[in-house]
Amino acid sequence: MIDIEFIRQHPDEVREKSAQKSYPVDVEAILKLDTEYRELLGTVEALRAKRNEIAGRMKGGKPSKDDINEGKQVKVELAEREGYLAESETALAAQLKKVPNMPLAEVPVGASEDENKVVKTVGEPTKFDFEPKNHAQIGEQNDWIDKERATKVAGARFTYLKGPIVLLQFAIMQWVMSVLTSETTLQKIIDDNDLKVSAKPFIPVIPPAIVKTDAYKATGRLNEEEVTYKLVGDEEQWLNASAEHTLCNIYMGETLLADTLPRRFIGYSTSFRKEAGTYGKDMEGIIRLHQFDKLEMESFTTPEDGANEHAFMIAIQEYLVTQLGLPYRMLQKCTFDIGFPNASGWDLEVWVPTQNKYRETHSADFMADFQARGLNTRVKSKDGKIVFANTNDATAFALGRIMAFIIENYQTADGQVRIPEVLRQFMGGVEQI
RNA sequence: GGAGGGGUCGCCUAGUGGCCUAUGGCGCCGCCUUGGAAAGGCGGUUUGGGGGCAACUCCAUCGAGGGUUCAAAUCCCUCUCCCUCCGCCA
Repeated sequence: MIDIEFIRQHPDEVREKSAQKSYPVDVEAILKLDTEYRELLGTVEALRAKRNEIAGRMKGGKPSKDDINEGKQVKVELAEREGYLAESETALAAQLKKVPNMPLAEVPVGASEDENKVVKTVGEPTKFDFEPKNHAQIGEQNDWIDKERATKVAGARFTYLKGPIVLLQFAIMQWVMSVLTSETTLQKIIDDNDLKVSAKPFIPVIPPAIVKTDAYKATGRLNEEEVTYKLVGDEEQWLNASAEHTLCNIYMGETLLADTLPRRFIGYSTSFRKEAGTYGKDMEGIIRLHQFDKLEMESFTTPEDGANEHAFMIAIQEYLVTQLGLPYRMLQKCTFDIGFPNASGWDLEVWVPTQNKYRETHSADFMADFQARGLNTRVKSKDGKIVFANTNDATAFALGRIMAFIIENYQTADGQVRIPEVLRQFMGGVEQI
């Protein structure tokens, strides 16, 4: 959520930047509601003061009939005004929720994803001296990916992953955990990228896979139509669509002491998505499924450290993809594409030989204090000042998707797959599957 | 699933309708005292919001939300979390 005070101070900026993000906002209507709300609040508070005064008069001694009658009158009037106040507050809150986060100044202005800025391209598209197969073909012929039987059992867009590909997934998970929990490795990434952040390690987390409605709504990520599965027969619980959705709200309603920050988590969760509106897209293989496993970074910082933390997460993503030896490019997303709660967003795309293009594998989202305001996650500094925290989240790996692209880039002429160097120690030294 | 007991301002705690603008202790901050400290003394110490240039002032806040009442930490209802016991269980 955005700060109403910010809208009062910068109405033009809010109007302009919201439009740039393709979430047009009626700023005048909000300010009018805000004025009305504060007027009503004044009335209600005056009545409450009167109620308190009358009750105060009756302390100790015997209540007088006049006082009781006056109190009754106030009670009736107060009930009526409080009703109006509640309506006004609801209306204002509903409008405020429609205001997106303001993009940082450096975010390119753009009206479609075509205007995302390619920051750099690293490595050459993988070359083969044979006709490469796509990961679905390789997966099927090696019996690593069984979609037909999964469809029979669970429905479309589910798979059985079997054999070496499962060991590969666990190897990636082990490797990522080893990187993110190592202060030495993190310090190296920080030094190599000239960043100004602490090297405090990430804490591995297995979060709940189910989220209550309140906690989900507070993240701003609940999307019933297109993404989030509701549990059958239960109005109040949803299936997690990303570890982020159960990590960003971990400190909901809490105030953290500044000297305990940053708090960094690397979460592992099976994630569930409806994928509505994607019919026909990416139907082959394991690029887009209703269920997939994901490693997700989440971090809570002070407002001062938020933007640096964002840069750090992007650097970690780049490190991970580089270590896997995959060709990639890095995008700074434009105002249209960064998403409603974002102040900034970067993507990393990996080369996919059989599609002859780069495909998104990573995104890094910086929310500034927007998400924390909705979650009421705050930071208390040494001098006692309390402000909203800054939050960052970023993909470590969507495991299905990265394995698909490892398979495609590392395939051999005889339909096998070489294992990237860094993963071998986590696969018992196996070099090829 | 069943039966009980709890949740009070960082921590512990008093508080069964008006004397609660919530008690006391610990911790923390400031001042006094001291060469400096300790001890002691005095004062302060939840959070959010409204009004005001400000001093200040008002409102809300005793797990959350409703209700009863002129008046609720206190009584009633719903929810939630924690603890103890029973049952079931990977």
